[in-house]
Amino acid sequence: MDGNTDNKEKEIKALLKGKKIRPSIIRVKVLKYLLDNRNHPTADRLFSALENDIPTLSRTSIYNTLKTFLDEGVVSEITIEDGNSRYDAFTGKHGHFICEKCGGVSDFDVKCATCAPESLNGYKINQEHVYLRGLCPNCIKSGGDGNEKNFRKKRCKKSS
Amino acid sequence: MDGNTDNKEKEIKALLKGKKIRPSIIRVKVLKYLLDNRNHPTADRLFSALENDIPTLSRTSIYNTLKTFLDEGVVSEITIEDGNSRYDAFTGKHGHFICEKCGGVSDFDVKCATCAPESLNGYKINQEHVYLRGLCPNCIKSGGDGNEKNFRKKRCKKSS
DNA sequence: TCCAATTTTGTAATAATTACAATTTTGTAA
DNA sequence: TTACAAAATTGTAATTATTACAAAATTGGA
Repeated sequence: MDGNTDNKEKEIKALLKGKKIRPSIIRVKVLKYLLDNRNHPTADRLFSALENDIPTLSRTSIYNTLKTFLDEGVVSEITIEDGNSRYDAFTGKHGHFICEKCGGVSDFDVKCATCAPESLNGYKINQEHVYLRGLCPNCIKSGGDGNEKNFRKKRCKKSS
Repeated sequence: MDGNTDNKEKEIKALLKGKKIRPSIIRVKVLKYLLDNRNHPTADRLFSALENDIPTLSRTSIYNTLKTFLDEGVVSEITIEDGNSRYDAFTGKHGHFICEKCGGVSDFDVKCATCAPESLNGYKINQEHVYLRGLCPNCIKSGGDGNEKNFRKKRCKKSS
């Protein structure tokens, strides 16, 4: 544990306290993972990533933590793929791309400040999500013609 | 069955044939429902809507039909809410708004032609989805202050 | 009519998420 | 420190949307 790590943990704790969330070990580690690894993990991936570090960890705790974070706006939920919610702790405006072949999700900068038109002015908008689906450069190279019709989400079997 | 209905069915059959999909009764009725009711139904809602009309209908057939339609681009899947895919047969560009209180989904016209930036030019984009979350005018009127923190998707218990 | 291909159906399996009660941990006041 | 209430964590069981699969029914063409 070097000084940098120490500093980062302090920042994370401060961030949580600012949102009136008690910075328990699990919460700090989940948020740290999300900030260190911008890979939009599912709940299960978070569990797998942290279970070595926190031997008594349960999946329910991951779900509880994420629910707390969602309620307080610490993270946002990415539903680009049905049946596999992913989580993102980065608050700057950005969109999400999913490759229909490899399933990888990446960020991109959206061109427009907002897509919401004036016609929605009776509404209160809390969140805006832009999702793109397609093929990433790697998968294009490795043979996809870009017209695969049979891509469907595959439920990700739990890894452990 | 008036002449209009007849005409519409003929159009739907032609549309399916154009996509090399045999226009079975179930397929025609599912697509007709989606075109007549722009309410972004879930698979289960489609089943409920059609089971009286097609007494032997099974949920699997709804899923099969939707998969066929998705593969051929007849419908698109809306994943604005995790765990409840919705389906849309309208192909014109539009976004989807979900009310965090009543769960209703509605269309809106997106302001921008595309949100994808030039930085994605090594990618092949097949679909673009814009999702907004918030409160609809009705729910604002009926008391929401617009800051409800505890909205979470509720799995929709099957209706029958 | 007959047959092969396609569609439909019912049942069982899968897997993400939630409900809930029991246990553990934490913060604080005495 | 000790005691206690509140909060957090855990494990198990339940829920539910979706998929897998094989059997049955239907369809279209020879």
